[in-house]
Amino acid sequence: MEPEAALIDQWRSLLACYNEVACHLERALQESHGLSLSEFETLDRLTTQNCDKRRMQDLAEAMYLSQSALSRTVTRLVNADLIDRTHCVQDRRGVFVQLTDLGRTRHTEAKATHLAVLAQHLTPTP
Amino acid sequence: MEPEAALIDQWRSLLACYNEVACHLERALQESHGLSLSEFETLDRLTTQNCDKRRMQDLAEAMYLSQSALSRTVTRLVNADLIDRTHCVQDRRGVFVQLTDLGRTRHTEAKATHLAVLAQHLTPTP
DNA sequence: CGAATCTAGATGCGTGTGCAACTAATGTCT
DNA sequence: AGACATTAGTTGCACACGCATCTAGATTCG
Repeated sequence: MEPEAALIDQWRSLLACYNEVACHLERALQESHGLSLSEFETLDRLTTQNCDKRRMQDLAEAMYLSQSALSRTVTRLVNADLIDRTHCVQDRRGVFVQLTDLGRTRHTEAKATHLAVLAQHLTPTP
Repeated sequence: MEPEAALIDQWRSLLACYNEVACHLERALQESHGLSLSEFETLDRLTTQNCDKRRMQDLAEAMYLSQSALSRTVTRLVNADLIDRTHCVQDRRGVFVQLTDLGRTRHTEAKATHLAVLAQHLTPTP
């Protein structure tokens, strides 16, 4: 019976911690940069993946989003001129996604907010 | 520059861990008991709070849901006959929420699934 | 080669969410 | 008591999400 209680405690604190941080992140990013958390995370993934693989698949894998949600997130980012979406030549089903200059700038700005919120609301690990 | 990287690492793993567990929980609870995670969490809160305080406020406080989301979650649970919603007599704005017998049964069943998923997908703390 | 199968991504649909506005009841202050 | 402010909870609205489905392009195999 002991380990069950420990599990639940762990889950509860995970839940509390995640929601605290995610909620503040969402609001701060939206208010200061007009970005949702998913949109920011997408941009963020693109800054660290510089190779030219099929992006959508890779992104979906690296993120917590369903394929359809990612597809729509990308559409929003394209409409906001933050990323480009180009078809892959070898496999024309594939889609490349790439930051625009505007996207890179926006990401850099938002990154500061992101870090500030993390510093303020993420309790440091012992 | 060091602590920033640590913060981001911490956030990334929190994100990954939360989504892994939440996603599996959501699916398992829905499939086996017809409950969303929010609904289960609401029931769960009610089993541990046996006093007769104004429930909605207390629940909202104890949970990660907005007031409106909680209100609708409660409505769903009432419609499913899992909880009762009664007006408080002293303060007729207040609302009491209480498990029905069916609700208590359903919660007990679902709790087993909940624990199983946690045991399987929550990496134990060292 | 041509048909069946599979894969990458987009889209229709239903649903849960947060925000803001609303209703109803309580509290306050003169 | 009457006007104003505050509080508890609900509801209108827009939107992001997941699931299932669909389309288009690749692959496999007779």
